[in-house]
Amino acid sequence: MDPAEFQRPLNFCQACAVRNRAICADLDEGEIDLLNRIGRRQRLRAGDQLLWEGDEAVLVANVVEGVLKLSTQTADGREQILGLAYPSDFLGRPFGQLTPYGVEALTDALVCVFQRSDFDRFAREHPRLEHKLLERTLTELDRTRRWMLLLGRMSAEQKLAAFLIEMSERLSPATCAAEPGAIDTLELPLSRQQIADVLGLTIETVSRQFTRMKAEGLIDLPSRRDVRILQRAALEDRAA
Amino acid sequence: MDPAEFQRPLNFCQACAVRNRAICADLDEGEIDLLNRIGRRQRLRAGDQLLWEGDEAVLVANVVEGVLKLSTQTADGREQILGLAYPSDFLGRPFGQLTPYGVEALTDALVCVFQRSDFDRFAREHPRLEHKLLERTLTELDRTRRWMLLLGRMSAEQKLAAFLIEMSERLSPATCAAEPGAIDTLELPLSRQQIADVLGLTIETVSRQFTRMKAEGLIDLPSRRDVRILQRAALEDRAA
DNA sequence: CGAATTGTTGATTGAGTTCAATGCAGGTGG
DNA sequence: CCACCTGCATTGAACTCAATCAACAATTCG
Repeated sequence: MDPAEFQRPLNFCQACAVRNRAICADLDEGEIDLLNRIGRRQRLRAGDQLLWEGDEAVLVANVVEGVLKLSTQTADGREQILGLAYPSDFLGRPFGQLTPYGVEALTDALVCVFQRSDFDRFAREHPRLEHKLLERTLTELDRTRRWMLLLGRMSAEQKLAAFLIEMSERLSPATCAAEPGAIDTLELPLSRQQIADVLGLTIETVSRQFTRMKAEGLIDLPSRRDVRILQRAALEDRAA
Repeated sequence: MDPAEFQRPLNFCQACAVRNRAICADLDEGEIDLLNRIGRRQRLRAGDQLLWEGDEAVLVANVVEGVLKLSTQTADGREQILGLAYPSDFLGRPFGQLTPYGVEALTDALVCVFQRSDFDRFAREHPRLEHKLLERTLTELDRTRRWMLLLGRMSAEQKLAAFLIEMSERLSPATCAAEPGAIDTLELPLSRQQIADVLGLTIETVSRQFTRMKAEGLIDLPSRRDVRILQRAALEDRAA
């Protein structure tokens, strides 16, 4: 890995792509400086593991670029992906002993990492940060609960349609936060197997649904990882 | 309803059954007094609705006694229960505009209700409360994510076994928090239909699984709402 | 007691899994 | 440059578990 990645510029927060959306958004200059001192940036390659399920929770992190997956194993070794993390999302378990799920980079990624002990202390001393983290956690809980509905009640077709819609929304110009502009051409950061693990399906079912949606003209599949949404409204209907 | 339920004793927090476990646990006397002033206790009958999905979020609450369900509807009208709330659990969506799910009492219940605006203000002025709420929300997020695994990957048998194990743990002497002592005789606060909605199954499948577990000697069913766990270890194996 | 609600049981169906074969792209080395 | 491998993805066929449809039993309630 390039050793330059580990150098610490005077204050990397200032140029941070997620500066206005992540939990550090409300901090003032002095606080940012302090936070900057206890954190470091780390670049991850697709496939790199950042946190291991069950490990002692020593790290927390903020996603700056890229997409990561949170996952856990079933007793029989299959994987269930618990969620995906996009830029400005928070990773890890503050104020807890154990990391409750594994975190792995799906694409090349850039994260802002803290020792949990440092972060916990900082958070307790800076209520504005803690408040942001609370808001984010509440939002994430809502999102996760809505996803339960998907897993518990939806058909394979509905699951994949919903997945594609969500992807197109969260993958849109990674930079912008405000406008929820969805894009129609997307490069999936997940393999078929990983999509299956997100949706609680098998790879074969995912593949068949892709094929069917393509045959029906809802989407086009220029290559394995590329999807073009041709009829968004119709796709949204299927996701109902 | 008994009007005595609405009287406000000088400080009902002092005698509160969940005083040491709920988010108010770390507050000092003065803070408790203030909180006491903005909240009120409300008794609910089984079946009463406390919050409606999609409504403006005007209330938040703490569960003191009883079991409530959080739920949402699918487009085609079926219900998915997103989670259950037990004593000391927190309900509602602080710092948010909309209530993201409905809340209904499954048993008679006692809750401690706040206007969201009052609560939000109080929370922002009292970081210790906000911290407790954050810890609780993080724990709830972890629990919810583990439940996703259940919905996404488990068979009907595994789902029901896991449900019974969890119930027996969370229903145990509602008073105690520390010791995780599970009980072997429980009165279910849910109908068959509601269990089905929690587990993402149909009522028939739930019924069949109950019958089978009874036939296999894992449990006994003295009545519709009563379950006696006869072989906990074996039941836990099924929940794997 | 009869009506209504809730739960159980049986028969059938079907969506999604499993097992198995084939296709396809990106390397690697002869 | 092409043959060959390897890992992912697609397609097909058989099977399975849970959903659905339907009848019936048990409780609850007026």
